[in-house]
Amino acid sequence: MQKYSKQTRVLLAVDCIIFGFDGDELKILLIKRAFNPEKGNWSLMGGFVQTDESVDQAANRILKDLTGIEGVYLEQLYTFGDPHRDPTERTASVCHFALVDLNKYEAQLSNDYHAEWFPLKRFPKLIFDHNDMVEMAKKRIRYKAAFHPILFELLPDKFTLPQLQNLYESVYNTTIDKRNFSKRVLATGLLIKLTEKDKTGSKRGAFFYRLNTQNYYAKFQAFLNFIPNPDTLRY
Amino acid sequence: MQKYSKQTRVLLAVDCIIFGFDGDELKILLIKRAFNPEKGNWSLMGGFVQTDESVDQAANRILKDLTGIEGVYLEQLYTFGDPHRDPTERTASVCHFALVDLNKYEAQLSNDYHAEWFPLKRFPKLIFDHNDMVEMAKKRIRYKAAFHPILFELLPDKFTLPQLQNLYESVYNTTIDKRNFSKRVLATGLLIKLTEKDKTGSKRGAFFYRLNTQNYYAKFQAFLNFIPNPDTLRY
DNA sequence: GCAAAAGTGTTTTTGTTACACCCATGT
DNA sequence: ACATGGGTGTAACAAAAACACTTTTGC
Repeated sequence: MQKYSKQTRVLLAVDCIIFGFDGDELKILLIKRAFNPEKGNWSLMGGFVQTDESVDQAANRILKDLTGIEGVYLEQLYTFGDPHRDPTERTASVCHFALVDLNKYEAQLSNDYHAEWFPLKRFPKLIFDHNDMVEMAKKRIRYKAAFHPILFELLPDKFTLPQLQNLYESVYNTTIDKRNFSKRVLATGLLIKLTEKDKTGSKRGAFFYRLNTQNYYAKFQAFLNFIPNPDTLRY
Repeated sequence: MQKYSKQTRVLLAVDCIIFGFDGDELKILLIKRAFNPEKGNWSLMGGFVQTDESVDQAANRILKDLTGIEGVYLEQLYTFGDPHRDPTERTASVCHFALVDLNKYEAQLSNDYHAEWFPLKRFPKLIFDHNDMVEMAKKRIRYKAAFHPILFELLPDKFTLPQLQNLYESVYNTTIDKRNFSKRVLATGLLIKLTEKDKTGSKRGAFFYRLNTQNYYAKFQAFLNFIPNPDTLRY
């Protein structure tokens, strides 16, 4: 079959913003770019979409190749298409974000992949338009997490209510009444209380919970309330 | 500067789903494709991103070139990147959706551009993955319009509350109590009541309203409630 | 004078917020 | 025994839902 003649072909890239939570603040995973231009500068995880590979597959492959991470929450965010965003050659980038349990990967990342976690509140200048991408991803997470249970993806399988509350307080840079918070999250029916306690955070210990995966998938797309006064939130 | 060698270059397209409201139901604007493959078959408005043109600019240009429509609400939806979505040659499509006042363009469209409005509930089979695009756009609109005042973009500058309610009822395929509906929308502070009445819909006539553009832009990103029981909505 | 659509208010129910004390345990 | 963080209930308030009648006017 004949081709579309006289049209510009461009490079198609995928970039991924990987979010993690260390129990205290949100972090993003960055890597030192391995090739020119901007070799050695901090960058998001990125790569080119290969022949016979979908954008989706490319995002998962790049995540795996650059960090060893796979099977995590990954969502398409936005396509950045300024003609000069990469000075080398025209490249459109389909930006994604991922949410991972940071503790699960911490060791492997710095040893095997030379990737580093940086606090979302202070991280280096990134190559090209990657800072814009992070800004957009941050807004998207805050937007989506107000109504959908995506932040659980940042926690281990077993977690405590105080841990969960810390996470929400950190993402929204606010403090939440713990009585109201536990009522709200338990009312979603997404959590199962375990008999085991986490004794690392206090003498008394806090009960572990885990996700009810049935309900989690069933209600993922519903509008659940996770934060107070969501109507005052901007994105 | 050297290029990225050994990488696949692909065509970058933009497709636009254009939504309109005829007072009774949601419609989408389709066009008969002008070139091969699939020449003569129904298609979304689409075209290739040109050299030195951003994806954003391309979306606006394509809208203008194919329909004469400009200056309307246009939002990036999703990038479709299956390697075989266009059998001719690998093409990634950055899909957008637009919301327009259908009455403003109706005549010009069929006379000058041979585009046609089809009801969202029954429209022909489209080329490539365009049906998937429409499906996703439909979900996105329902999702977004539950909390943000985007549906006003589908109405003329002057509109009545019954017209507005028809629109919401049509988008959500439901019926809404008119007393609660008017309370909800007037409580947003987005509407200004005019002295003039629309006498076409009834003998008594219904008051026209127009948007308070100040408040519209200020509150566009806030979470406003436009529909009953949004928590039961899926997207 | 009646049919057809517009407009309006109140009560009930539900959900959200504010708020303070006791508990368990390691030291 | 005390310091530290974990856990819980209730009352006040705000928001949403349910609900029915009157108004206008062209025919």
